[in-house]
Amino acid sequence: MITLSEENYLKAIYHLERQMGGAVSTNAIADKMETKASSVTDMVKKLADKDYVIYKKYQGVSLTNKGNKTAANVVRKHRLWEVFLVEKLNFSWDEVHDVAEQLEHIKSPKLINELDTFLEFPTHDPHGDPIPDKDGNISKLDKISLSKVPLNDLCTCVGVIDSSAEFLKYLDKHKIALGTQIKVIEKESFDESMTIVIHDSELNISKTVANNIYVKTH
Amino acid sequence: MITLSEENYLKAIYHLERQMGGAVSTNAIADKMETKASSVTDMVKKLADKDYVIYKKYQGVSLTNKGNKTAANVVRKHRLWEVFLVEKLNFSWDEVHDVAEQLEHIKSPKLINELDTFLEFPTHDPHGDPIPDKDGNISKLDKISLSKVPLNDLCTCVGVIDSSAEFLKYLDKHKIALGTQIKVIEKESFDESMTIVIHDSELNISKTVANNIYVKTH
DNA sequence: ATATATTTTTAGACAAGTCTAAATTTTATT
DNA sequence: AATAAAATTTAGACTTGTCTAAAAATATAT
Ligand SMILES: [Mn+2]
Ligand SMILES: [Mn+2]
Ligand SMILES: [Mn+2]
Ligand SMILES: [Mn+2]
Repeated sequence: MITLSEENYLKAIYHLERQMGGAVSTNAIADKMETKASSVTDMVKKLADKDYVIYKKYQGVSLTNKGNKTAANVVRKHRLWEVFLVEKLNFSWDEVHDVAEQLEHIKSPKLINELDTFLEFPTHDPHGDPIPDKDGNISKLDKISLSKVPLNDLCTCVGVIDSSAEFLKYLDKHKIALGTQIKVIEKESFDESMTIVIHDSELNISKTVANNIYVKTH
Repeated sequence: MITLSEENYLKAIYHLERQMGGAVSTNAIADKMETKASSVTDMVKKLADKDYVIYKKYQGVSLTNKGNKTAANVVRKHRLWEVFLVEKLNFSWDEVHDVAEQLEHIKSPKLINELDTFLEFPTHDPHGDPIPDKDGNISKLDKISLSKVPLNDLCTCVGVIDSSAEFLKYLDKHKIALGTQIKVIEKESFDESMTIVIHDSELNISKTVANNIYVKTH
């Protein structure tokens, strides 16, 4: 039986593998998990013993098939619960993370199947992230960062990269949500800030904000 | 912060206090938790340090106000989740226990409040057990065991004592559910089995079965 | 009241998960 | 290629929760 801690490590490795590519370093895991490198080494050995990861001393780790499937299932649960919280329990998208972090560890295949059905098989979570299917496959939407969109092309917000409560509340304040239409009308070259049009009004956003918004162009 | 294990011990003590009355013995807790008496002693000391219980060596434990409220809240969460699973996710009453056992430990006041609202403030769980309110108060229904009902009095099934999957499936098989009307028409004195009428047909049930059904008389 | 049985506690051990500090290996720099 | 810096691992310790075996306290029976 897999422990809660092992699941959290697998999930971190899963996200890092996807983000970077290639083997994941001990320090990268330690950073993401907010723990110490020595703790990571210990855990990574256990995960290797249980065939969740391939680990070679000093060379980082990568998920096995088994590890990838297990991690994807935790992510699936996390995102399905987020949808539940927002759609059914009146949570806003900046309130769901900590609760989903707990709920993702509940063990019951029937529960997650029924939840999926109850929610009518959602494909994305409230932050625009895709929900892995039962086999761990995820749909890859061709989304790009708002900072890379050409001037005057109309695009639609389809996700966020930073999903911290602070950032999400900033977006709420400026009425930027999933599905919101955005057009970039000006870019400042000295600080890479930009002026965008949303809901027929202009807004100036920083490079950081633009970097953390995913859009789809039409 | 209270741990998962501490919550489980508090819940066990809560149920035992209610069942017996007076201080709860180390062995009684060990039995209910399926653990060893020495483990109970260790944990009970921790709970006393944290003011959840009063503990005097060799004299058993009793919950403090704080302990009672904390335990009742775990029970509240357990039962609300059970309602959710049955009402919204197509679980049957014999499938909910293990999942609720996990879900009861999720920490989020907003979650449980919203769940309560979503379920339209249920007062009883799928086994007929009352759901404590936010302050830990529970409604006391005047229910009695079916084995104590006089002959030929019509009564209604309002709960079960044993809520094991085996017993619940037995009840399902014989179409006994919460709300089912029952009339006892005969009692065998030698083994205390009885003949009851449900849905216009006769059924013979053992003393054990009768003992584990709660009914309300009219 | 004394002996016996039962219950409860203590002592010492172990696994999981984490940490600090030191040692080792790898990588980068001169 | 030698040295310095950074990353990683090891060694040893600590906490939580559990266990077994032995000791102590309480309850029961003669
Ligand atoms: Mn988690
Ligand atoms: Mn999300
Ligand atoms: Mn539990
Ligand atoms: Mn129940």
